[in-house]
Parts: sequence; C-alpha cells; structure tokens
Amino acid sequence: MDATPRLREQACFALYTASRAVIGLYRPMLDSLGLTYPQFLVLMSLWEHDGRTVSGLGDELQLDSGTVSPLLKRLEAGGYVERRRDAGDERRVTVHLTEAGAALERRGCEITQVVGSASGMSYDELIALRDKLNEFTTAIRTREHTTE
Amino acid sequence: MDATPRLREQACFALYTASRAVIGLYRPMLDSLGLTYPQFLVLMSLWEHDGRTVSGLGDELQLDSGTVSPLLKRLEAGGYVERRRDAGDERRVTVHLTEAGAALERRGCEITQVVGSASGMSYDELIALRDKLNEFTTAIRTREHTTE
DNA sequence: GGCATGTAAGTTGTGCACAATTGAATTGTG
DNA sequence: CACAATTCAATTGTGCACAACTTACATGCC
Repeated sequence: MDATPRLREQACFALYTASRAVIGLYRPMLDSLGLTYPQFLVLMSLWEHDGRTVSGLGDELQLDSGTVSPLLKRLEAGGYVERRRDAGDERRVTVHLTEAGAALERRGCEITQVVGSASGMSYDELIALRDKLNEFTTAIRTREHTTE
Repeated sequence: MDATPRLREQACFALYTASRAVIGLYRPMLDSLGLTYPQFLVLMSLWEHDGRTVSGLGDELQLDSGTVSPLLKRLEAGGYVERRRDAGDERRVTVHLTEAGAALERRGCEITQVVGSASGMSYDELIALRDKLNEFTTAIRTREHTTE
C-alpha cells in the first residue's frame, strides 16, 4: 500500500491520457475546419455569448493571456473572429464572431455529438463523469496554493 | 436537447480542465525537483521497470518519439537518466536511472500521495474515477480511425 | 550476398500551456 | 489634480504534443 505507485494505477495519469485521447478524436474532424481543440472551445464560448473580452475567454477556458492572445490571433487569421478594442475601456479587447465563425455552429454541434457517442457511454454516464471531474477540479483548485 | 452544447456542460471540456488542474497542482512540488509532469511520468515508469527502450516508454505513456526524445534529453541533462545504445540491436536506445534518478523514488511517492489527498476523494472514489476514465479512453481509441 | 521492407530514434515545424515581464489604460487616494 | 496601485492584453521563453520527415539499422525474400 505504501509501495511506489504504478503509472497505470494512477488516476492522474488516466486523466492525462483520457484528455489527450479525446482531443485526438476531435482532431481529424476539426482539421477539416482548420481548427484546433482550444480554438474550437473559444468558438463554443462565443456561440453561447458573442463579444466576450480576452480575459473573459481566459476565465471561461481557464487559460491565461499568454495562451489566449496568440490563439485568438490565429482564429482571426483564419477568418472566424474579429478583435475590437473596447471604446469605453481602451484596455479591453472584445472578440466577435465573423459570418464564417457563426456559420460553424451547426457543424460544431454535430462534432461534439459524434465524440459523445464515440465514448461508448450513455448520456447519464457522461453527465456523471463530467460532474465527478468538475468536483475533482474544484477540490484541486481550492488546495492549489497550499505548501505540501 | 439539440441546441448548441454549452462549454461547461461538456464532459470533454471537464476532462481537459481537470487534467490541466491536476498537473498545475503537481507543478510547484515537481519544480522543486527540477521536473515537469511528463518527466515525472517517465521516472515513475522507470522506477517500476528500469532500462526500458524509448519506444517502450512511448507505449507506456502514449507519446510518440517526437515528444519522448527531447524529453529524455532534458532528463539526461538533469542527471536523472542515462541513454545507452542497445548492443544487440543498434536501433534501440535503452533508458536507465542514475543514482540521482533512483533516489527520487521516495519523494515521488510522497508527491503522488499529496495530490491524491488534495482531490478530496476517498481511495475508492479515485479508483472508480480512474477506471471510468480508462474505460472512456479505451472506447475512444477503438473508434479513433473511423470517418465521422 | 543484394535489395525491398520495416522498425527505432531523432529532427523539424506548428500550436498550445504557463511563468514572467512589459506597456498602456484605468482607478483609487490623498 | 497627481501619482501609486491595479487591470488588461500582449510578448518572451521553455517545455510539451503531434504530424511529417529523416537516418540508421535490422530483417525477409530471393
């Protein structure tokens, strides 16, 4: 019980592997749209609520500006979003879907459904897994800044 | 039900977030050893069975040579492993723990326990989550090369 | 032996992640 | 008003991930 933990017995490793596996399943479908998974997440966030700020997207995706800024630059180069300096507060940049970005919503919805069905789990099982993972993440984050 | 899926309702997003959160929890502890999480995984694999080949480690961690090779180079530069060209088959490179790398095992074991307890879950809950994730990964991988 | 086929490790190029820093704009306080 | 502190986005630097490619070596088949 106190022996060295084996890699395959670790929940953390299972998490790390599962995350990469599901992104790998998205990849060929998103490739055909010229998107990566994080870029797709940004679009999902904007389909729900267009015109978010850069930091708003960072909060939603739990990513900092060092990740989001270049990611948005590529999405803009791809023609899916536009960035606009906020008139009221010049520090803020709001991100807006283009016609092309908005048009991807239908296809994006199909892709998430394909991935969901590939999991081999029922809707209820997926919900339960999601909730368990979110509970896990919340617990981890509350203990994040503790020494040892 | 057929509406656009919201980011926070997606199991995939929960997975992506949970994976990064737990690696973020490992980070400060591994930093003090000069390790990253993937480097730590390599050491865990070697503590269990020293002298694996590069491709053997890749199979274990589900990473390709493009990821593992430079990672091992950094671990070697850090003084934790050595790479040796296999005498029998000159294509193979075996990876061996140094004294310093082997000595990290005890501390590594403590770190995984700290992370486990930070999850706020019981041992049984963690096992159940791990098994569910591995089931998920297996299902995903079997459907990986299917068009749509 | 000679050569096609396959395999192992490494390299190159792109795109995340994240820490640390920068610079511009805003806000709080005297 | 002045100016310190804060906020926001972007930049820089390091280390994964992964696709595509390269090079060296091994093996199978004639």
